[in-house]
Amino acid sequence: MADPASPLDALAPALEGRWRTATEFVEAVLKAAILDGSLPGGTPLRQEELAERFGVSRMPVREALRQLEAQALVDMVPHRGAVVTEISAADAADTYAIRRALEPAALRLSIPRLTPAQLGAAEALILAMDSETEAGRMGLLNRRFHMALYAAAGHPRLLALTEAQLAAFDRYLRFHLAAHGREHLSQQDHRAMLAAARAQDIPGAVAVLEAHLDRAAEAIARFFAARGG
Amino acid sequence: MADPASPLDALAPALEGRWRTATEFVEAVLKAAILDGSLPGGTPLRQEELAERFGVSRMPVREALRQLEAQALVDMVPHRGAVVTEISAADAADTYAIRRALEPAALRLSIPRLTPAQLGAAEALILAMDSETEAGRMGLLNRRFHMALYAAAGHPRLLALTEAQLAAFDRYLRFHLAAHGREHLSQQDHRAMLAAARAQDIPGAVAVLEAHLDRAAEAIARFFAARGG
DNA sequence: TAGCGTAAGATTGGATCCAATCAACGGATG
DNA sequence: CATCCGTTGATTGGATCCAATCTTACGCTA
Repeated sequence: MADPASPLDALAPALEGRWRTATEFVEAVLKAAILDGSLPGGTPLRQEELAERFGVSRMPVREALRQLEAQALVDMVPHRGAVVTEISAADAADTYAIRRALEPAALRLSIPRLTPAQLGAAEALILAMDSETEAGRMGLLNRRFHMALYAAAGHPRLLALTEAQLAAFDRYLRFHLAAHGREHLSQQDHRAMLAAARAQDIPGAVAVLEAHLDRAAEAIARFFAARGG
Repeated sequence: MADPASPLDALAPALEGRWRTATEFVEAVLKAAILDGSLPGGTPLRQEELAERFGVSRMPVREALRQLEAQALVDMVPHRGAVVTEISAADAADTYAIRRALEPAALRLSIPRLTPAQLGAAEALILAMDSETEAGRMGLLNRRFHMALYAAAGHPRLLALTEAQLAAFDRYLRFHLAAHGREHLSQQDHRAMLAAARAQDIPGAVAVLEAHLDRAAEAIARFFAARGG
């Protein structure tokens, strides 16, 4: 409570889930805070401060930071500590390149095996996004919609990687939503992808997805160009 | 020293490098042992046993295990411990699907920016592979050759992911080399990829790479089919 | 005899303490 | 006045200890 406006004040563990270990708890809260922008890039993460704030010792904090480092959400330097990874035009392009490689592959594998129930779940997520206004939850719904389309791909490692990259992109999606309206989230693309998946039209769905990703990447690039970053 | 033939006996930290922290040391040795097959899938990794063997306390071991879990090399279950990830036909196909998505993307980005020095380094690695006989070093050279071709891609996150997947594939490459001779490592493909890269022939290089990966995946699939796995 | 509940041991998760390293500051020296 | 160097405080890495949880084995009961 010393410094009045620490970014860590935003750490409100209002997440209702239950965790099996303190490490999982710390990791989940920190991850959510980084992805939704509460903890901006460059924020130093002192172990003792986090431990006090979470009501645990430094050890679960250390392990959580290691996990986040592996997800490229924090940078750790030995004996110097952890810092929230900076976002930049270059990093956005990097994340985009990975998504652009992984998601079409996942979609191709998934479409032939998607069940009506899974397609219905995807449609429900589109409808939920229509009436969602808050940026953080919008990112979550967007993530879940994409993953719903890939859910039948099998290949759990591929899906886990895809989900991680999708989550990383949320940090940019937030800017995207702030700059333009949430219209630009391209609900049309989402509906088109769903329709193509329903029709078992793999090339069509992949084409929409790639265009969807390209547009998102361009929007982020324009944002950084206008911002001088 | 109790049980005579523990798989952990293979942990010979003969790696000459220097590490800044004990955690890095433990992680590097364990990772090498898992990738080269010294620690087969399913091997339980007891923290205390590893700590004693490395001459450190349990804490660096715990952090190293977390890092390896993030790389999908060990599975951790709360209060139950860590186990070396099992290999299987399904997991091989999973890793292959990721490589098949990431590597063509990396190659496409890299070729236009490859320098003569980088191309020369790749060629040197091909020659080194011609005269290498030991399986472990062969895997390392193969990894370094592929990464040499992608080195100019920029996008450090994409490259890091690609390298991690390439390393994961080494666990299968080992079987591959044992079953067939090392001829089947397709040095022809390597030379063709290098030639195409030199000629700035992106579609040609990507086509060779994709066929190269497809053949490797088929070989692994055949191996597992013959083995009943 | 099969099944369930309980108790003991083993193993991991978490807390606390100590050591090593880094950054900042201040004084001496050219 | 700038630079180098030693000292001090802050912070992380590592070791040790305690608590929580899981597994296994044993005994009781139906």
